[in-house]
Amino acid sequence: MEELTAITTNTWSHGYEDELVKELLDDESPLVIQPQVIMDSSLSPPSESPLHRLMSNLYSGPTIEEIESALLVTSHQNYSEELSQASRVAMLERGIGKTEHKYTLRIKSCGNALADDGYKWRKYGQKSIKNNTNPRSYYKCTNPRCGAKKQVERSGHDPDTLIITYEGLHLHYAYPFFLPGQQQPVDPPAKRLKKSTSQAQAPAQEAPGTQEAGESPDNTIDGPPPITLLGYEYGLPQEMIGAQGLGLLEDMVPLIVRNPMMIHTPSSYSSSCSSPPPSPPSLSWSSHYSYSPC
DNA sequence: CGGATTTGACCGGCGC
DNA sequence: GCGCCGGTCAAATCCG
Repeated sequence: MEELTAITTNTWSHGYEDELVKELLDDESPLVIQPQVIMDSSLSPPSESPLHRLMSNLYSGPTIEEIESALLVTSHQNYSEELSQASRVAMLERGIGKTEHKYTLRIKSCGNALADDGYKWRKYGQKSIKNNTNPRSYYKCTNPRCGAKKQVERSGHDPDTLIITYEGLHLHYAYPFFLPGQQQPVDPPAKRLKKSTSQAQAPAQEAPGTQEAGESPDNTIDGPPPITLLGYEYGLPQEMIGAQGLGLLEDMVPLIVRNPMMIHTPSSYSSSCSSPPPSPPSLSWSSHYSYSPC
């Protein structure tokens, strides 16, 4: 298993993306938490949500508050520079990093645990990075309509720590949930259809140094399965669960922002559907929860 | 044989 | 202007 020691986010050029990110980090959002937890969270006050407890139990890293704080720090230009600096330092010390328009995760992995985030990635490059003995691998989301990318490298200081930098959220697996009418009987998204075979194709190539580490972008199920599971667990309408893999973040976000209730109203049709994106890419706590302890 | 990965070349940004 | 560095491209290679 891995220990997610830190998650960070940072400014996106679009306000609505910030909103989305914050939503993803919202403990009320069932995005990545386990079903029963989600159920509970919907009934509990935010401050004492199960997610908070869960997080505190599982994480040694930053708290939700800290992450949200980081968001604020990085999102608002008018934020006190001094405070920003202080906060950044604090964040960095706790494993939270910042890079423009990117989200960085530091994952403590042990053994050959996997750090998959539930999405299908295609490796398109690998580079040796200065001051780091380990190469950095570059991945793109295999969904042709999705521009999400991520970089994976092993920390030079701590070989057990993987640094995964996401650039751009891709919620194409969640997209269908916003469009009740858009039913897609076929389980998987286009890419998945293609790769259904390679699905078992285990450990995708990772950077030489990082592969054993287990951060293998390809080796786990893609978005759909998680969605389906979550969907069922959440009691989502079958048709909603069936529809998968259509939209992209850029398609989704405006929708979300324009209609916040879609997310915040647990009882509402839309909300229950919007909430469970398979495994929020960049903010995928699920990658943590998914694996058994080592 | 098709798709995914590897790897060196290429390109742009940045600092000196 | 030049060199370094990081990110991307694309041909070669690998693999199921």
